[in-house]
Amino acid sequence: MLPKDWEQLPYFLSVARLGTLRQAADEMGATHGTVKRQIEALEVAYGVQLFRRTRQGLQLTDAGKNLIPIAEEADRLVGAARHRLQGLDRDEQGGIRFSVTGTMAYDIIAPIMVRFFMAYPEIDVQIQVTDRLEDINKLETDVSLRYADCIRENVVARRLFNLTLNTFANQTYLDQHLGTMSATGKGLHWIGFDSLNPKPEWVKSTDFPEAEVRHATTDHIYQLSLVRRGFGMIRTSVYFAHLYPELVAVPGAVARPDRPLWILRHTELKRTARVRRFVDFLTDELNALKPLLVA
Amino acid sequence: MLPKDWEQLPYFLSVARLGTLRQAADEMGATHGTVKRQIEALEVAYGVQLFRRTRQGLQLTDAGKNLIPIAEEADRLVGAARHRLQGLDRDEQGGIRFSVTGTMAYDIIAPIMVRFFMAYPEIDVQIQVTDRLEDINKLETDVSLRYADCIRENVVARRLFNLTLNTFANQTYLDQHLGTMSATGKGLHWIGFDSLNPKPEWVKSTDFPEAEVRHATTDHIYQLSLVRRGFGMIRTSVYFAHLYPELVAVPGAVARPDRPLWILRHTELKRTARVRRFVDFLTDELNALKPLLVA
DNA sequence: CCAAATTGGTTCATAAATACACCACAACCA
DNA sequence: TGGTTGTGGTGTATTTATGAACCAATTTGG
Repeated sequence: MLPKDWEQLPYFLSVARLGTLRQAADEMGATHGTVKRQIEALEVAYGVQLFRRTRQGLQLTDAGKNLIPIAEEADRLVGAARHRLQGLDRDEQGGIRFSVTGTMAYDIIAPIMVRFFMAYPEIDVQIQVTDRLEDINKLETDVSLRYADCIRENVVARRLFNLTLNTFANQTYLDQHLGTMSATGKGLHWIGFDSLNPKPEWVKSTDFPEAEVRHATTDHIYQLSLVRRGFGMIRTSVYFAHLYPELVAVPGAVARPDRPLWILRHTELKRTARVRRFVDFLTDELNALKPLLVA
Repeated sequence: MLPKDWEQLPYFLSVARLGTLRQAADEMGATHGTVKRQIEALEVAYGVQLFRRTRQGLQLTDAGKNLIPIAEEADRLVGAARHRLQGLDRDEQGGIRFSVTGTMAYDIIAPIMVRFFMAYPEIDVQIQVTDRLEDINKLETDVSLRYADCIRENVVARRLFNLTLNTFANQTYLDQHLGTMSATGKGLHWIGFDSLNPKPEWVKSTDFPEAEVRHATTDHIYQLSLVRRGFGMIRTSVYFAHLYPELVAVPGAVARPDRPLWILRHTELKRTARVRRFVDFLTDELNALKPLLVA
């Protein structure tokens, strides 16, 4: 049986914000007795005291303060759901909201956007750079650029082409390590995505399954920063090797096509004219870059 | 009176995942009748049909599919709250989770981390690059580096120094626009943070209040990408001018100290030894960079 | 200095949501 | 083909949560 703290969180938020049971009860459309019981239930469920009771009201404890940011974010999300499903943000006018991953934003998309804005200065494109929460952002954006095997959501997907990946490191790193490495990569270092302990699974399916995994971050640009400074190697788009001359393909690694690139937009999108213009422009520009991305 | 869809969302998620009322009821520790009523209440509240009823179970409608990602994220948050307050992640062993903004991650932190990992290869530091959701991430991280006026949360804050900002553009842009600009910036272009319509308020408090605002993104590195390509000007740390020689201070702009830099960590942190070592290292390295950051 | 208006805490009749036992129907399988 | 097991739907007894009134205590304001 799943916990039932969902129902109690808005009561918690209301009390935390307003400071007294009665004001919170007023806001929630309930009585102060009900609010009191909800707060007590939450404290019992968590096994922590969330408020100090005083004659002046309820004051957050340290544990309660910890809960605030999470509850507020959840509140924001529930509000977004409400908003979305009631179709209130449908006719929101203004610019195009365009979501793109950090991997592509800075070196691939930025110059394209410069040209787009020169060509169409009247179209206001708002860029959202984000790797995580793709699904959510898809709801808050009009167009997004993604890099994935398949698209299953409620969107119109335009498939471009498969990116080609290879394994790169900088020359200094290779000079230091190529002599002592084994064919399976022993003596080399991957830059990791997730925690290092235990050794991640993905390493086994690479060209160097026995290389050590160093460092961990989910941010691809950050990983590149490390590699360019000679801290290890990474599997990334051949485009970055073209962009950063210090990146050299690791001998023994093979360049292979990876997942395809997609331009996504909502089915229910109204502002078709300007959005279509933008999507077409983006498609053309990316196709022009294709030789560098699949090389 | 606030809406009460909180309580119903976990029922929705359960039905969406499992496909039938009875399985969902089993998971939720309720009967299928109860689940049915919760789903109906949610549909009435939103005024949208979320599921198609069939003999084989309940199938998501398009509207229902729209709700899924938001509900799942909210679910993740509520779970995180539970986890956090019950102290289950307290003794989670392993590495240090370090959160840093994109602005500083790539060019400031990355080289520091290279040196740190050379010095302490046994300490597993996991980097989280994120600008938004600072509060939440503070709960999911052990140490974070932030750039803010004041710190009000439940953390130990170590204040470093104030960053110095100035207004920069690339030389090509300045050559093209300096001749025709006015003293108040008419004829120049800021890179925007938020939507362009109506004209943002922050422009008025800059050195060029009458400059036009072009483009919009909340991502600072992306803004820099645009400026380095001659697309406008931006107010940023003098460090970036040192890093990217193509950035030139705009004549008429003044370099001023801005908000301070903070290293934050939780009060309840246990692994004091390694965390302290990391924080000290970080402090030393950033202080060494101080001449370039406050110049 | 005392009355009015706060506060959180408590109790209990009442209202609301729940579990349970059903039903009709479809799919599956021996 | 006929039982078995699954589905969603429906009414009703029972449990549960709610709201209203009241309490003690503190603060507020004339």
